[in-house]
Amino acid sequence: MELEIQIKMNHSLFLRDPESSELGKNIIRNSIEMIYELGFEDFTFKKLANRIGTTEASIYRYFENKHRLLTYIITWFWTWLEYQLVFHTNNIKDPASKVIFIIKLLTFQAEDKFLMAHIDKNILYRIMITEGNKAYLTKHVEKDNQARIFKPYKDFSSRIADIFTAYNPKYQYPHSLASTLIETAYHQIYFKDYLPSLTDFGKTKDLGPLENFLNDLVFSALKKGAKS
Amino acid sequence: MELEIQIKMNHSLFLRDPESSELGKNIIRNSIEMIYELGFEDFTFKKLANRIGTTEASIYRYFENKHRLLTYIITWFWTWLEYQLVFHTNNIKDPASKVIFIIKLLTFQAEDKFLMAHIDKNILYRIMITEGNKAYLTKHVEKDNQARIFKPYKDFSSRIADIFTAYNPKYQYPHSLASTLIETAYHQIYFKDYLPSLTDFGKTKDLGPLENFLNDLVFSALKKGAKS
DNA sequence: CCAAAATGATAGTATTACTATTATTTATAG
DNA sequence: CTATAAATAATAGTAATACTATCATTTTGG
Repeated sequence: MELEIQIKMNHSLFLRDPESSELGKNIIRNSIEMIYELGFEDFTFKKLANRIGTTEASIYRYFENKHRLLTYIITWFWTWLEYQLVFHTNNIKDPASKVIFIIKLLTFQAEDKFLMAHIDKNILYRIMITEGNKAYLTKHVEKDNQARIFKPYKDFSSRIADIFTAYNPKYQYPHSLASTLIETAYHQIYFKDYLPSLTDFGKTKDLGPLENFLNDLVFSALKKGAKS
Repeated sequence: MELEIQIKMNHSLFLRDPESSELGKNIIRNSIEMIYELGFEDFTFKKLANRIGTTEASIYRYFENKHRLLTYIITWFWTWLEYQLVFHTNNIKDPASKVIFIIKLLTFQAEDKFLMAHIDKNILYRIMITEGNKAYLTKHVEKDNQARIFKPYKDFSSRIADIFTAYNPKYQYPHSLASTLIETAYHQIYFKDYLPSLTDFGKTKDLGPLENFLNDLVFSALKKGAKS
């Protein structure tokens, strides 16, 4: 059974809600594909407009600029991650099992219970890996943060931190460990694929070693905290 | 005693060596300041040319485009990090002490033995934190990698991995742990400053807790590997 | 079916990211 | 010290980007 969901997005991310029209959904679907194909730097509203048979002006009615659109996409993914986390760990009691699931989720090996007809999550996941950091590595982080744009990331990260705390209430850095785990998962996949000598995984498709590495990293950190 | 050094840069990073002229050094010094002030996205060769009283065309004789210039700067920093690492750990025998030094180095708390008259390393360090990832998060990573542009990063990371292996020869993921440590240090500082709820450090200037977190993370990972 | 909203068509601007050409200045070799 | 080469400055120009504005046409929802 799969659930059709609609993720509620922060209104300061868009000018007109892209979920509210066919054109809007086209913008999202095709921008995901084009950002994946061209990379964020070479992606433009003009190219997107040509592809979906509309005009730049029409796209600008939905999004202020291409960075906002990227942030919309990335934020959507963060929110989806949190949904997945909540849904899948709801019936798990053991915090350790929850942690193991989180790592499956971050390495995109968790079963997806949610449908979004116009979004290809595999491609979205690749965008997350390559472009995710660009959502917040800007001169306007603080302004964006005040507009609560990064709330989904913080919520997701904070839920992970809570699970770490449940596992070991004495561990001192649950929030930092959570954000480190998220960032590390994506970075290590990127490195594995493009700069493999920065990892111990070779250029293999198998995500097992990465999963292992992350499990070791997190559990050893959490256990050490327990002893001290 | 401080050593005046000249870092040898990969020739595919530039068209004309910026170290070879006053204008070149001006380009480097001022681009570092401007990227820090404006952020990489808003930084342009035109603005830089105006600032140093030259023309765009002259800057284009040194660098193909602004991304190459960023990569030059980031690469310089990676190389400098490796110099520092080698120099400072040369007379240390104990791998554990070396690891502790690495974390000091990554959190910019190590004493700097090397001088570079035209480079402000404090500002450079801030660029590293905010813009560092952008050097390789592009569609042309693979091409750049083939041109050996990321060699300094790999060398630095690999040296750290070797120290991890010296500490515990049985640890399975020294390279991934090394790149994770580097990336995590910068990310956590960024989060501390701009998205503090993603960390456990508050918005404090004190880097002690971060250092602690990183020490815990690395040593617990390395120790766990030893037992299993 | 009518009014309002959304979109399309078109045009236009400032800036960016370059390339090209020629004049002038600076460095260097004989 | 001068001739020559190399580097830089001055200027101009192009294609693309990142927008904004206007008005006609289509769609939609009460």
